[in-house]
Amino acid sequence: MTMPLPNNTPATETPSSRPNPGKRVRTRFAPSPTGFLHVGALRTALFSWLLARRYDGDFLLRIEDTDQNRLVPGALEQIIESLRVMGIGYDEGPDARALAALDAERYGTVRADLLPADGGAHGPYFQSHRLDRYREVVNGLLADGKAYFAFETPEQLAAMRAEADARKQAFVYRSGYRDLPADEGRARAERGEPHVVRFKMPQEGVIRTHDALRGVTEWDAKTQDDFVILKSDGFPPYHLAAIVDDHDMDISHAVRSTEWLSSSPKHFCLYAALGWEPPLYVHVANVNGPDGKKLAKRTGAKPVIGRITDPKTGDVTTSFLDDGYLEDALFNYLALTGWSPGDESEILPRDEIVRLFNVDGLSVSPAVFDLDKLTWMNGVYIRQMDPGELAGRVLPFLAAAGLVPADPDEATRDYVGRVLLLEQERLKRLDEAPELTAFFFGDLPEYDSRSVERRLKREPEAVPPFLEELAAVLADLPDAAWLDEPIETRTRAVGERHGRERGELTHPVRVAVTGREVGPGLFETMAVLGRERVLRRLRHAAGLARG
RNA sequence: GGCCCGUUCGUCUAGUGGUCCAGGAUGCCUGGUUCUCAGCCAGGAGAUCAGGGGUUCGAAUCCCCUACGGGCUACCA
Repeated sequence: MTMPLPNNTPATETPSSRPNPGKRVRTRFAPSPTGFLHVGALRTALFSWLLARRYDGDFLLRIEDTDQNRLVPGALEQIIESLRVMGIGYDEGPDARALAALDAERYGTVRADLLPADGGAHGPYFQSHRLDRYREVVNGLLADGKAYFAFETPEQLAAMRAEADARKQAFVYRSGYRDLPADEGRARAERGEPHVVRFKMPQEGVIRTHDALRGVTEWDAKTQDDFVILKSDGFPPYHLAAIVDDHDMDISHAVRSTEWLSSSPKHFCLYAALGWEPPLYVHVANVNGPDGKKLAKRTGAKPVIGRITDPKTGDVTTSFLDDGYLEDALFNYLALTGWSPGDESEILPRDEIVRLFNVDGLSVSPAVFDLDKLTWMNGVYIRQMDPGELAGRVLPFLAAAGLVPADPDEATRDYVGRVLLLEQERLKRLDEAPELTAFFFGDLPEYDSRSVERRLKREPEAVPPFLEELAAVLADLPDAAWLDEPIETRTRAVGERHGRERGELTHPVRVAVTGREVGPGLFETMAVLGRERVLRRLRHAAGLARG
């Protein structure tokens, strides 16, 4: 038999991305709270969201919690907050009421301010709250003779698989229960015999599926087996629940990762059996680690927020935010890996990405997560940032390093702002700020011994008097003139008297004042540092130079 | 093993039969700007478009085969 193609399949049968004409674009992200969200899944969510935004449609968040055994407390909140932090807001999804009905011990708690009061008209958005609906659908299939009760135990199935394996044959489930009279199966089930419900897949012919990026794919029905649509615990598995929900929630485009490609025959057959029109599937390629393999913890499967502790090894994976990456940069970078606007632009603000996004630009082959490029892009975003805003973002990092108090006063904030004006173009990640700006704080900087050796001690006769005279001259500079230009003029004048110019002039002063050889413009630095610090450091360095 | 998907500079990608001895970005190298670093500017190296067969006057672009990579092969998602 040949499965009908969805009506939205273009007549030419070529891959197409065009949204179904006349149909409101509704996309969804449907994670399962069995683990923490990392950038791989986040990117899938991003593409889905982008598609909805691009066509002024709706983006929904649905929680696929049909596997009650694998729930991870806390995962739900991390997922919801990751999306929020990234600005991937949902139009329909979990709300406060739904959350209240969840078992906090198994799901963890979610901050109430993260959730809307009313999740939307197509709820509930937790699959665990839709069991009645799934049973209704399964019963319909049963009544139509399109599904049947099966009574193999997991052990029996394992044995069947092992046997096929031993014969080096592919295991395709072919049940003896498929042809069991329906009422007999029902009777046994109602008697309480443990059972599952399986869907009758076609056993011969070709099953055709469609994907927006790849077009039509044909599958030999002989390779397909009758999959479970209702587990013995009364929950449906993904294959049933997702299909029912996508239909009930009026999803127009099902954006999901390629690992679902091979199960799409199941989904298409289910839709056909139910007489429903499938959404346009968009199977997006994965993001891999530098080794070309699936993103793993050590290869960059980082969360956006939250800290993931491996329960076995105790290894901690820090988040992109903790590592000093900006949401906007991550957003931009993620959008550009696996999708291209078609031209050569790279730095694209959110609204531009939304405006340009289309399914045609999505690539079919997996990408490798390039941390170097993200870091570069992060630097670009930092440089573009409003300095005041930058200061606000950097403050927590400085506080964590003990450079400023956790709750800094106005003067401190102002000072940090001026410091950042000088360091902004050198920052690639926010977490580099403490290292880069440490010398701006405290009475004396940490003096780098190599630099002291090279720039101060090498001339124990010449450097101390130079530094001391400079301190004396700068001490006389009126407060109002404590600015980079007057400082530079005086410094050069003193330097001239000591036969110093260019590097000979600035290097010792820089080491004296900052403890190191690299940094922002010397005179701007001195201006920000303030007279008191500069003088103290110059005199201290003179002492160091003498040995 | 079986089935399916994929394969353009190290990496992200542009490219949909001629304008491609393949363009951009990142990373790397060199030079310039300069008090150092960063930034910025300029330049360079880097892809026989996985390999092989076709089709065509002409192929990175279409077809076939092979190789390699990935996914799936659960009462997980």
